[in-house]
Amino acid sequence: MQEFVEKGPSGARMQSIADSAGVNKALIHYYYRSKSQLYEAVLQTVLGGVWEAIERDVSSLSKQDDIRAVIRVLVSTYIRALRDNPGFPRLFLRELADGGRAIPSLVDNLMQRYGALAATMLAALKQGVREGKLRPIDPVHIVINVMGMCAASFILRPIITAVHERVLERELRYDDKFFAARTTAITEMALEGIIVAGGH
Amino acid sequence: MQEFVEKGPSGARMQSIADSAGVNKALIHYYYRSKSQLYEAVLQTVLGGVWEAIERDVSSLSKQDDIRAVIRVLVSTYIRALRDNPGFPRLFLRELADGGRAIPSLVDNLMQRYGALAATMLAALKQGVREGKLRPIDPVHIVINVMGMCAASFILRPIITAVHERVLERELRYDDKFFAARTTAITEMALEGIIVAGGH
DNA sequence: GTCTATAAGTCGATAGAC
DNA sequence: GTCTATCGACTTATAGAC
Repeated sequence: MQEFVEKGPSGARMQSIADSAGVNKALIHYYYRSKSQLYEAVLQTVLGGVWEAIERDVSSLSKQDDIRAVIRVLVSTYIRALRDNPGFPRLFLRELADGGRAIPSLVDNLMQRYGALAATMLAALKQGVREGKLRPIDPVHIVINVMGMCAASFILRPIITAVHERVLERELRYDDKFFAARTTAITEMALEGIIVAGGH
Repeated sequence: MQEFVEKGPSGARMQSIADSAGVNKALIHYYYRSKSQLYEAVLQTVLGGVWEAIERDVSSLSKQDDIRAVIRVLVSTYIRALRDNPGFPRLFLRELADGGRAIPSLVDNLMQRYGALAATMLAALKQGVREGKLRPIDPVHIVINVMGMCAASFILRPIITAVHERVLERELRYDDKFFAARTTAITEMALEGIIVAGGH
């Protein structure tokens, strides 16, 4: 996993993987047949970890929850899932850069499980807008914005740390405190952007 | 550029580049010496395009502008710069996935030009919080959130289109209208998240 | 400057001994 | 199942003719 995370599918070397694992190349081929199949196995393992983390948290949501509860759970779930699977962001980043061919089936999988929940949320959003409690913002943009803010915490890490060091002249530690602050900051910005002031 | 965008530095093939260019490999080596130097040249060209687009817009900002104007300009600038340089997102994504070694020097360059402006903005934010006009949110999170929302428009494209198709059952067009809507949605969410309601 | 041909090296994969 | 040794395909890079 480490080799694929750092070098990518085409940059990774079977010899390097074998060395790290303390075996030789032939043994890896004996078990995985080819490099691409080994990569698939790595991808499935990491994806499974993230998936499990999301499942555990999101399953606590129900159709009765209001938009506040939903956003709160989604943000904290996403941040925690990425934090607990450190290989995932870079692996997924490369998949996106490679064209994102793995995405459609992933989304299908997600929709199968949470499609009904998503439809309910969508209806609730529209209802909220009609009643003047929510801002008339296209739900598509809510999704993109929330995912973007969450993903940025990990994807933009090199930029964030570099800027932080130069502007504030101290190191930024990627610890639990930072992630808790990110979760709060994202949740608040999302909620303030969605809910009309005073419409609690 | 196209080859490096699609396959990455290690996946790109000199033969494929030569074929697309209508010349042979030897000629490319004659001009660029090696594949990595060709890649550097590509990176510099694309980066230069983005840089120029940002310079042009951001230079219109002055220290007198309030937070609303600043956010508005930054968001529209960033969205436009990425839209007008379609190769950049995937190229930059790979750089981030590869560890982001090019980032620090980039940030240094940015700070040299806009460090003073950034410091002024930072002071204005703190002042706004003291006066109760702005929410007490750490400026670091404002930056991460805004960059994340902007970048998401491009980076998460495969996810966005897949979700859009399945939930709304129609295609999402990546046209000027979409980018205009993204700019508005990001600006509004950012401003509502920063500015205390009624504190216009 | 631009080409053909090939050198030099790398890497995934496998044959075959144990 | 696990190893050593090696094959064979592919790729960057260059030598050398024009």
